[in-house]
Amino acid sequence: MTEATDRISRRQVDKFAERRSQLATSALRTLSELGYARTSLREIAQNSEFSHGVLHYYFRDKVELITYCVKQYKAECVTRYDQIVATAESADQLRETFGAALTLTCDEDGSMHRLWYDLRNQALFEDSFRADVLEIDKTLELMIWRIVTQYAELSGRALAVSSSTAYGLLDGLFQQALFRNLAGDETALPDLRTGVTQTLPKLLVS
Amino acid sequence: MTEATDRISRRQVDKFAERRSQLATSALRTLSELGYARTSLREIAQNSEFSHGVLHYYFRDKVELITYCVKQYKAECVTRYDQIVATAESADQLRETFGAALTLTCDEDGSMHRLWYDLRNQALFEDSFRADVLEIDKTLELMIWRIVTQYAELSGRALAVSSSTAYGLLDGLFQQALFRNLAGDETALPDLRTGVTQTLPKLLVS
DNA sequence: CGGAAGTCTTGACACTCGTCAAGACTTTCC
DNA sequence: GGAAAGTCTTGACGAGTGTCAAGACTTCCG
Repeated sequence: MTEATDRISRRQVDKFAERRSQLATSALRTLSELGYARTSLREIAQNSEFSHGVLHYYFRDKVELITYCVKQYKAECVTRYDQIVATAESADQLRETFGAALTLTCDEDGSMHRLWYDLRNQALFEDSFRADVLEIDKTLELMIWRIVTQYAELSGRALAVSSSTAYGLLDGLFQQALFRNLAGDETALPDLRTGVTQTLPKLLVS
Repeated sequence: MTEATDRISRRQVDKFAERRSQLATSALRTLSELGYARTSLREIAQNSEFSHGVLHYYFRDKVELITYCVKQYKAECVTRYDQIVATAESADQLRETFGAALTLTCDEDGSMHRLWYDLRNQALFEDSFRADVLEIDKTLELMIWRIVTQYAELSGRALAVSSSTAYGLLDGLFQQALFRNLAGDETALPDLRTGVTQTLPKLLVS
């Protein structure tokens, strides 16, 4: 292969990947609005600037499209949660910042979060997504673990629970707040904040 | 009032209700195996001893069928969770019994539990189920609250968290265990047990 | 320019879905 | 027994689905 064709093919690959990502972003927007069960390929295409046929030009089938979306979503998740990890100098400050950030993203990015829970639930019934969902879930658990360990370190105390327990507890609070906030319960967000504030110290040994 | 509901109201109520319940049970079985997204009325009928047309004789439309199923499921939920409330005489005994029961139902009734989370998630996208789901969720929260208050009383200590926080925390642990257990993670159930055992005391004031 | 490769649209296909009407079968009751 | 009411099946409908092939349009490069 000559140098020229190599450059060309590389450029085409880049453009190809770029469009894939673009279509996945459109798909994510549609998915977060309608949910997995009610989102069709035509609906996704209609919310993009392309026709429905192009989806099969860039993705083999629906499963590959959704899987690609989930993986792209994961990257977005990581950045969002990583912003939560503040450069706190005291345990109390970290606790407050973390609680506030969780509450904020629960409110602002609610649609994306509910999509995540929707897809994680699909993995309970469909094998296709399970591996990717497990991987994302592990990433989120590690993210929580980083915050919790930092909190413990700043507190000068040891942790009393495992990584998975800490994640399960906090994720439960978050999911509950997400649901109730979407349902119009105005106490959901304050409850999330106080819940997180109360829970973090309980993860440490007394 | 539609023609269908008019016809329905003229029927012999008891037998009619009985068959409705029977069809709902079939539907619940199918739903718990396939999930909401992939369950069709024809599939439900095929897993019962009737044809698909009968569903529209007993239910106005799909939404009414699913709603009825959810409500029937709720009753099942209550009984299952109420069995968990042991006649414990000590805090430690209650804690152990509760953890063991949660672990057991997580393993044995996994399909039904994942259906519950599936439907609760649907309520995040579809208004139709939201009211019923909220009602069931409140029932579950109260059930957890009963156990937690009993635990606090037996411990002779006051509770440090609200009802919703306690429910959110424990539900998070349970949901995580359900997911990982279904995915084949053999540490899921032991982790759930130790997680519950560790968490309960932390709900009390120190 | 002109062919080639890449990109996108259009329209069709086979299928499944929820819904419902027509009628057959069963039970009830006089 | 027989009419009436209740119950269930069958078959069809229109709409929507994922998929894909044929071709039009665009970009690239000798």
